[in-house]
Amino acid sequence: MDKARISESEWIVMEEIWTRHPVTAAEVVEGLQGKADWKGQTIRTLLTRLVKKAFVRMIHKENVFLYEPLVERASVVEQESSSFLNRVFAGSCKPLVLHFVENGELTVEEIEELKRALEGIDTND
Amino acid sequence: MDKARISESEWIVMEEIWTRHPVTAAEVVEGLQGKADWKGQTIRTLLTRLVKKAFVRMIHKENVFLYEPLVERASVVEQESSSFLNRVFAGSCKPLVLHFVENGELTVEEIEELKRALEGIDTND
DNA sequence: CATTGTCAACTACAATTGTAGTTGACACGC
DNA sequence: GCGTGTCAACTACAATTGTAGTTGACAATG
Repeated sequence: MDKARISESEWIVMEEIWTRHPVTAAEVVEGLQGKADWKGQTIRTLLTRLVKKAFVRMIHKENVFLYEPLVERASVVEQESSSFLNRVFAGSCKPLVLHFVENGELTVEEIEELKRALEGIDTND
Repeated sequence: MDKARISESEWIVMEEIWTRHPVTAAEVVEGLQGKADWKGQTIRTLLTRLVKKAFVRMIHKENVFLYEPLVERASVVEQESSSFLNRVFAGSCKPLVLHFVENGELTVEEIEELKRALEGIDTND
């Protein structure tokens, strides 16, 4: 029954944890300089909430506390994406992709890559 | 300075307004039977909030109150999409599209359509 | 025209979110 | 061992969100 979501601010903190774990709170704070204009305490609060929501755990190693993700980024992205898809595109994937393809400022290389990806899809449905 | 967002529940109400406007509150309530398990008052509260946030207006016509969207669906989708993109895909469009292309259960026809869309992109960048 | 139903407007209230301040314990330097 | 800084834990508090209940005015009905 863990229905908790990662809020917008929490997400920014999660990114830091995903990319740099295991990290101390201080490292997260430092890593977010320039990315978010928050006081250290704010970031620590967000960390605590992420722990409470079980997206992150805190481990007491020697004399420091380290934060580590408890969920994989990919799995949360998956979940968020499908929630977004349902909310904004009413569960219909194609308009979403079309939207991003048309408005997404893709580079030529990215377009090529997408085409290749589309070629390669396993369409045994 | 209208920074207000459409919340998840409000979105469901907005969909009803976008597809059926102008509608009365009662019609929205009726239209949401089966889609959302809310009391009528809840839906009316959401309507009021959407009006307060200026996504919808209420017009007093003859003896009823009608609700009408004040924003186009496409423009809100645009905004929500780019916010989502920033949050979950760190502003990089390609991984998002790839994600949906790979996990999105597209039908063969949709894939073809996407390919055509990719062909047709104006890549004068 | 008194009754009753409907609905807009107002009120309610707990949970979540954004954004921190305060405190108390331990650690490090002198 | 005493001061000082750091940081986890706790507290704060307003805004937003989810989810309604209450009230008061107007409308249709008998």
